[in-house]
Amino acid sequence: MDDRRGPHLLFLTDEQLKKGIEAMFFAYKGFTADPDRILEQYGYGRAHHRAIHFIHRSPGTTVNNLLGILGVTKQSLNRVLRTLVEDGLVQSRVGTRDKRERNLTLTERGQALEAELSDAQRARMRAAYREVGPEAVDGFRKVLEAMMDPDMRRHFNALKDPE
Amino acid sequence: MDDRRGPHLLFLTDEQLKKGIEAMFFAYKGFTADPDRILEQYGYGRAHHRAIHFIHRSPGTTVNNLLGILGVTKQSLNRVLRTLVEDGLVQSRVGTRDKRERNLTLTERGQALEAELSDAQRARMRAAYREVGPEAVDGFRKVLEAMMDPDMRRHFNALKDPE
DNA sequence: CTGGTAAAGTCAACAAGACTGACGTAAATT
DNA sequence: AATTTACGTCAGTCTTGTTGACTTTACCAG
Repeated sequence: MDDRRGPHLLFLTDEQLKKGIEAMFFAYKGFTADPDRILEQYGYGRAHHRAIHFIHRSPGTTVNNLLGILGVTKQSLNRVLRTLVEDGLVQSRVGTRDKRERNLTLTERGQALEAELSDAQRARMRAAYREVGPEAVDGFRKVLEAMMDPDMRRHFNALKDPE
Repeated sequence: MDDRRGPHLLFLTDEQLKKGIEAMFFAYKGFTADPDRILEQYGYGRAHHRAIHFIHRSPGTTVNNLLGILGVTKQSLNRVLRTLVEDGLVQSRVGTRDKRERNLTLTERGQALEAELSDAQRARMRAAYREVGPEAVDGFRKVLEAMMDPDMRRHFNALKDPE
C-alpha cells in the first residue's frame, strides 16, 4: 500500500476501488450460498427468503411496505407470497385499522424456516466477524450504509435496531 | 443464541448480525443500481457487466477461468459471451500456448463500455469511502474477504492487487 | 500414433424471478 | 358520490440461471 499522493487519498485509487467492487461481488456470493442450499431443499428461492426475512423482522407488516423494502413489483412479490401462504408459512390477515391492508406474519412453520435460514447466514457472518474483530465490523457496516440509495437507507434505519 | 457474554463478544449479538445481513442486502442493491441503469440503455444485463469486468481485469483470460470466477455454467456464460463478441465488445482469439483455449480481450468499444460502467460504480464506492474514512474501508474489505467461500477467495486474491 | 481427456461451442428444454399492462374488488378518502 | 388506494390476479415477456447431450479441435500419455 504505497501512495504517491499523500496519506489522505491512499484508499481512493481506482485499483483499490476495483478491488472493493470485486470483494463485494465475491462476498455476496458467499453471503447467499448457505441459505440457497437450504431453500433448495424446500423448493424455494431467494425471493422467498427475502419475504420471510422481512416479515419476520416486521411482523404484521403490509404488502405495500414489503414492496418498498424489496423494491420489486407487486406481481413479483405476490407470486412468492401466495405460495408461502398456501404452504402455511405466512399468514395474511385483513388489516385492523385499514381493512384494505393485509397484515403479514409468519406461522410457526414459517418461523421455523426463518430460524433455519437465519442461523446459517448468521453463522457465516459471525465467523467473519470473529476473524476480523470489532473495529473491522464497525467499518464494514459504515461503508455498507454509505453505499445504499437514500430510500433504501430509510428502510434500513426503520428496521428495529439492536438493543 | 443471545449474547450477554462480555464486552469482547458484544458485537456478536443476533440482532447485530441481522442488521449486518440487512445492510448487505440494501447495500448490494445500491452497488448494482448505477451500472444497471447504464446497461439497460445498451440492452445488456448484469451478466454482461460481470463478463466485461473480469475480462477487463484479466485480459487474455480463458473461458474456463472466467467460468471459475463467475460460478456459472458454460452454457450460461456462452450466451452472454456470444452477444458480446457479435456486438464487437469482446474479442476471442485462439490460444497461443494451448490452441484449445480462447483468449478473451475487450475491443475498444468494450473498453469504452467497461469504463462507463466502472466509472459509475467507482463513483459510488468513492463517495462511500470518503464519507466513512480509511479505517472503515479497511474493515469493510476485511469482513468481505472473510465472508467469501474459500475458492472464491482464491479467485479474488488471484486478481491483480493495487500496487 | 492412437485413444483418452480437456476446452470450447452449441442445441434444446426448463425454471426462477424480475418486468409491463390491464383489470377487478373492496375499502377509505375527499 | 366519485376518486383513490391496497391488494390480487391474468397474461405475456425477458434475463439469467439450470441439465443433458453432442461436436470439434487440440493436447497428452501410453
